[in-house]
Amino acid sequence: MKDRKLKILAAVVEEYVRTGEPVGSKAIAMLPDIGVSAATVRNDMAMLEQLGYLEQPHTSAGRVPTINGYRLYIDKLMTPPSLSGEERERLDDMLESQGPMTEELLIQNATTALAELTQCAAVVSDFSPKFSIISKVEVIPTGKRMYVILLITSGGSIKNKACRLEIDLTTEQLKMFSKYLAENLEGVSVGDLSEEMMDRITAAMGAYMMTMAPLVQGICELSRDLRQHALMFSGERNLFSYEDLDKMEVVRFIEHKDELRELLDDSFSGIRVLFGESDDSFVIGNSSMIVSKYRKGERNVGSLGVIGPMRLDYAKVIPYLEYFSQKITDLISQEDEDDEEY
Amino acid sequence: MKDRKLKILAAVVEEYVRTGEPVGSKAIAMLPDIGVSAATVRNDMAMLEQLGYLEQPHTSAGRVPTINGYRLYIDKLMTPPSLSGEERERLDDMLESQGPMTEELLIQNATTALAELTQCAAVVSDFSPKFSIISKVEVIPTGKRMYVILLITSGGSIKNKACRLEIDLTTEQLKMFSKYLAENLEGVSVGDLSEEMMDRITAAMGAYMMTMAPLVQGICELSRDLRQHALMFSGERNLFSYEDLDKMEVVRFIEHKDELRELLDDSFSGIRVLFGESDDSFVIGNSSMIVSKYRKGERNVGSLGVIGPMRLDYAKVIPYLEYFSQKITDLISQEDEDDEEY
DNA sequence: GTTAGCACTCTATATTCCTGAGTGCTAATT
DNA sequence: AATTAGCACTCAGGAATATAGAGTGCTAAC
Repeated sequence: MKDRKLKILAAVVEEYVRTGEPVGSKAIAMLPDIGVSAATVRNDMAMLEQLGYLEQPHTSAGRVPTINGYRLYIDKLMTPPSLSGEERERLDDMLESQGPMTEELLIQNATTALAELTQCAAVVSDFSPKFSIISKVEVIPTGKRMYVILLITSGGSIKNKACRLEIDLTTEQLKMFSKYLAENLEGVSVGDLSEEMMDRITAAMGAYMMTMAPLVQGICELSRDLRQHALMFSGERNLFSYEDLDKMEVVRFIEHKDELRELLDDSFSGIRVLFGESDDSFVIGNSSMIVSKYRKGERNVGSLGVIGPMRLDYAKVIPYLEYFSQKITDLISQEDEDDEEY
Repeated sequence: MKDRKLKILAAVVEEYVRTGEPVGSKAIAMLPDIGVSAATVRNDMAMLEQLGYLEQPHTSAGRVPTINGYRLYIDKLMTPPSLSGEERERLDDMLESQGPMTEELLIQNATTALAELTQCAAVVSDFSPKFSIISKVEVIPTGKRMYVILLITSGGSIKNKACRLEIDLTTEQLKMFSKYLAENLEGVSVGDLSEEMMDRITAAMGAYMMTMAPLVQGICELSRDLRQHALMFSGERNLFSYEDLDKMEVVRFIEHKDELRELLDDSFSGIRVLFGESDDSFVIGNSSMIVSKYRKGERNVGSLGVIGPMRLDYAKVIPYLEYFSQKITDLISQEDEDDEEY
């Protein structure tokens, strides 16, 4: 396609993103680096409309990009600015928090920062805990027949759960059980904790099987929690300030976390942009979602996404998203190496 | 004031709550237990308007209750149904959850249930942890120079925090420190954990002061977390379905948690109803908030509230709120006694 | 291939008109 | 004195109409 037409398409997208109004031939012709008359622009626009990249809300209005128009713009036309040094520093600052940094915290910070930066909602589906390693299991008596199970992973997450037993354990029994757990679970990947493993542990309890059952059950639940993809949101409220998003649809969408999780958990790598209404399960009209993966070593372990109006400054947002994904990848992969070295 | 006028006021409130439309004299006259003509109702309504209990959106519209109208209705006129046995059972079911019940969980369940039942937002400001007792403090080594502090209260909450030290502790040191903590902190009320107490602990460390500092610091932070009023929300989304609430105001209000906390944390006992706009700090127009306290023993330890449109079925909602507050009071006070007995 | 000119289209806004629900008042009734 | 029927009056809100202006497509000239 002719170069000028593409330039005009890009200009329409950018102008529409900027103003929110359908953009007319005159506005485009006046832009500095177009250099042709409004009439010429009009001809090109008519052509672009035929090709399905633009559309008119009504006959006598300006043009608005179609989903295909946005897609072409994002894939081929836009020129995302590369982040300056200062900007990287600013972003790095936003990721940091005081105290020891766990993976969970890191990811939480990233979503908050993304939501803040883009004035959109940010979402993350994290299943990295599944690939972390159990570094410590403890059973701690806390009261009559009450015990707390403590489970710590290489990623730095600490989970606990209270259990009530039928009878109190002797110090002896507790020590044995702890030792057994330590030997059998520490060093094991969370993803490898299976039902059968638990069954084996239960079986190994022998005569104490019934007594210990709630504890084993508790460990089961903790590990299930860890294996489950955590879905975290930030900045949902930002979505309510966009006039062109339907509030009810937004609310409904945020509620159906399962659908969202499915959307995020595919095997696609790199940046992907979904548009509301085009895709079955992403149902907020006039909205779009940009998704990027982060990895742990070579493996995809989570998705980071930004949800906003379709009328979004993709050229600005995408670099942020890329930077954060890369940063998370670097940090959690590095943590991994630390652990191996340890 | 004449009995019939009050009856008419109540009818107007109920009819307006039901329909959302300003209610006219005819609609009231047609109600079964009124038994006077529309003209009479009109006269009474004019009187009620003069007294400030009703108002007209415009000359030729029906009447709408004013804030004073609602207030009078709530204080004197409405007849809240007492909950049936089945209903109590149903509510009790909603409060329960599997696994050991902590105070936190109980309160969380109550807000969720309230939001669900009333189709409003429910909020709770809980400072009961402040009055619970530390039942266990543990320091657990989890890796090179990494330690986890575990803090368990009589209320059943379990808090933990990871700390990194400058150097590793010997088993000896760890044991000593643990013992010291157990002796000095276990049995102490969370509210009594003061800065000076922490200073004393730090001082007692003697030569190890510097080494242990992060751990003491960590305990400090954990106890600060416990002392802080926790604010929990549920069902915010429900507010978005009410046409007469301004979405932006709702979002802004939900964000300013501090204001909300202040509103909830007064010393008032019993049920209180606030109206948007009348009160400075509760700023959602056309909305109201019903607040009730729950106690631990004789002491107020939290507020449970429902936020909804001013046009709310108070007679239905208030009994729910009362029931839950009482139930929470019963349960957490009882836990307390259990502990003392233990 | 590009551009100026022009008739045409169509939304958004303002203006007017109309209807009907609801009122307040007065006079009659109980 | 309280209640009620009757009636003129008010006013929001919807329908109908007029107006303005932004933007288009097309044609003819460059």
